[in-house]
Amino acid sequence: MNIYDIAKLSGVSIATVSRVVNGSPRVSEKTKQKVLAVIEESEYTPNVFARGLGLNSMKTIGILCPDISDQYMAEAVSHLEKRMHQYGYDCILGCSGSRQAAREHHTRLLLSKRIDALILVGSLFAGSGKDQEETEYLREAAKQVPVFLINGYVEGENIYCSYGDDCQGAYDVTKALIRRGKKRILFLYDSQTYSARQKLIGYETALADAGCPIRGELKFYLRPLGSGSMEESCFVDSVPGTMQGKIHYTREMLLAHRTLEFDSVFACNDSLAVGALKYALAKGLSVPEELSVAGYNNSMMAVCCEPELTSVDNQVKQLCNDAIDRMLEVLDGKTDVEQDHKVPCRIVKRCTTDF
Amino acid sequence: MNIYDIAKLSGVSIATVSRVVNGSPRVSEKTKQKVLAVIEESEYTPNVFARGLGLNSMKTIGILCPDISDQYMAEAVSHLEKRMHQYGYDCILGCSGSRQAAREHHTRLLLSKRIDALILVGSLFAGSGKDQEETEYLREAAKQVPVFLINGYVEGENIYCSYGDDCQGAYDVTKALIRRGKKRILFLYDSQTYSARQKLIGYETALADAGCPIRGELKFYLRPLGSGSMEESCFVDSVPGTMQGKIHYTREMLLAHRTLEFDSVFACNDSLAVGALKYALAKGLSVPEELSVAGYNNSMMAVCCEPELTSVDNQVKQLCNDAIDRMLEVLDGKTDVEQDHKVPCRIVKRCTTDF
DNA sequence: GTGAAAGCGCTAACAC
DNA sequence: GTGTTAGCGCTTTCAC
Repeated sequence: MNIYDIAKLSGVSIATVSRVVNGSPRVSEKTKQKVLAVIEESEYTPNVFARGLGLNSMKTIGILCPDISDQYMAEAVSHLEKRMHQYGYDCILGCSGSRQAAREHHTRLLLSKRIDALILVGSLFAGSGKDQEETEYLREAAKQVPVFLINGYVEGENIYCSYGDDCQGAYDVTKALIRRGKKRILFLYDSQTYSARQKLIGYETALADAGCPIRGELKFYLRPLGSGSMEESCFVDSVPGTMQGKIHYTREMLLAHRTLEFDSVFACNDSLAVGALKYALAKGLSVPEELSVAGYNNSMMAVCCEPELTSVDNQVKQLCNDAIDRMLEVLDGKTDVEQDHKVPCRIVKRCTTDF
Repeated sequence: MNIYDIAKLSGVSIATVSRVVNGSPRVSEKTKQKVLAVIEESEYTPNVFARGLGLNSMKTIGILCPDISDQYMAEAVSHLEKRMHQYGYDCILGCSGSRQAAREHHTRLLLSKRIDALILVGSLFAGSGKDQEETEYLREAAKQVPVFLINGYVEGENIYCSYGDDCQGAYDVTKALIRRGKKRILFLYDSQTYSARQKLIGYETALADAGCPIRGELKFYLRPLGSGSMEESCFVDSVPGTMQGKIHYTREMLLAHRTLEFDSVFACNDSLAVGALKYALAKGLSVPEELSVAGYNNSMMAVCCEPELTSVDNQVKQLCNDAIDRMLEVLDGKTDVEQDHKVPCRIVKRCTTDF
């Protein structure tokens, strides 16, 4: 069943059928009804490939993330898909893992599918910050379609960024811990993404502002599980139980560093924070009295654990909305769309801290 | 840059370029190299729409799930995407929510994108079991493309199912609880999916086999949060903190039923189980002595909570692999591909039970 | 081994 | 308001 069949059956030309299908006003009500009836009864569906060929667009956007099984990204993608669907767009999903080469490869592949825009979820896409070169592929991609970053910042034409103010979030938490008399705040992280760097800056600034020393040994980097190379900077290759493993791994690593002293933990994500909680349990430390813990992302984990976890919510949903709003403008041909968009974080206080 | 440009630049016809691009053997090594060089240097990418139009396929598969922000489905989708990508397929993701109408709508839309196959993740797609009518749209869809169900069972031509043996999983857990002297095992569920029904059957069978009475009041249905209608049979519309809310909601509902007596809980998913754990904490019940708890899905939540949760792992990854293996066969034109595939579950014992 | 040409099914510019 | 027709960029027969 193609447009010719419908035209024949309705006794009109293909142009008229096309007009009806696309809701053009230049069709008489009568012919419209007739054509619609034929379409209905013959269950005709326009061929999207042919349409795509003509319009050079299939109304699809590409969504790329390192790992959809990560709670944070899943939530973002969930939200993005739902809203894009409302606007009649379909989403091609790519999970690129954490390696630079794979990111570039996936990006190229998505572009070759002639997507109308590209959304990148996760701070990882903004590079490790060591090298401008790392994000060159994004500027390259942006020459073809508008690129939107969720929770990351990259400068470039046709690149639009939405990110939480993780620096401020980390600052506020650290400040609060200091105010409650904490002297040795452990900064716990497992990746060197844009977001992690912002958190570190916030942490260090808060210490400096309070006149506290910044101690190198309190910046505790947990090499991701199962990662041989530096490239592998996240827990993304879903080895069975990886996420589960991460929690216990964190506990074990903290236990292993017997000489390391700290009275509180600021963790860059909730699984690290839960790991710290498990550590406290193993050591018999009371939380929050002997060990205060704060996490990041305000995920489900924050309420699963016991005591429940204070966590910074970086408002993914709003980041997604901001990105989409601007995307619609860009796709609509608007110029002067704001490229850079920062959203304040929100600290969700629970029982693992006493501030 | 299109195939004509490349042809001109290489001094050959478009047919030859096409052959080179598609790796046809009927090209001399010399011309091949020449064309390849031109393609490389001009950064030519074949237009997928035109190709799709000719071949009536763009090598994409549709993946539909009720909610990608659900850990279980996210893991499935993650795995599906990774493997399909290896085989050169792209994935269009749809999140349909839990309403029947939305499921049908999303399915139709995906089909209209001329996907090569459709994968449905989640037991919800197998219907509530009340009505054959509910799954009619799947049989309809299967007339166009092969349909694959992950964790659900629907009969029909061109429909292929992979599902865990949730009946056996529930049976085993219940049996183990009985063996440890538990007399009143609460069956906690929040949806009436295929999977939930299987679990209920397993639960009841185990009781019957042990000569224990099946008590209606111990089958505890938790109406999903924010759901007005029966249609809304899952926690899928991501209201802020829905998943988080589910845990506390479970605790509150259990606390509210003051007269209900039970010494153990078998929960149909981990968040319900964690809710039961929170209930035990609120009541001052020791786990597992005074209250044994077992969950389902062996998610990250199972190790976040304290004590850590015994949970049934229904092996999503294997379900996905089985589905993909068969999909590749079907797409390859093979006939007599096994339609029905059941995978045994695995009980992961942790601290919330003493068996 | 290579080229010419006929589709694939649609959109849109142009004529009436 | 409706029809005619020229692309869109590719694959694939069919000649040579």
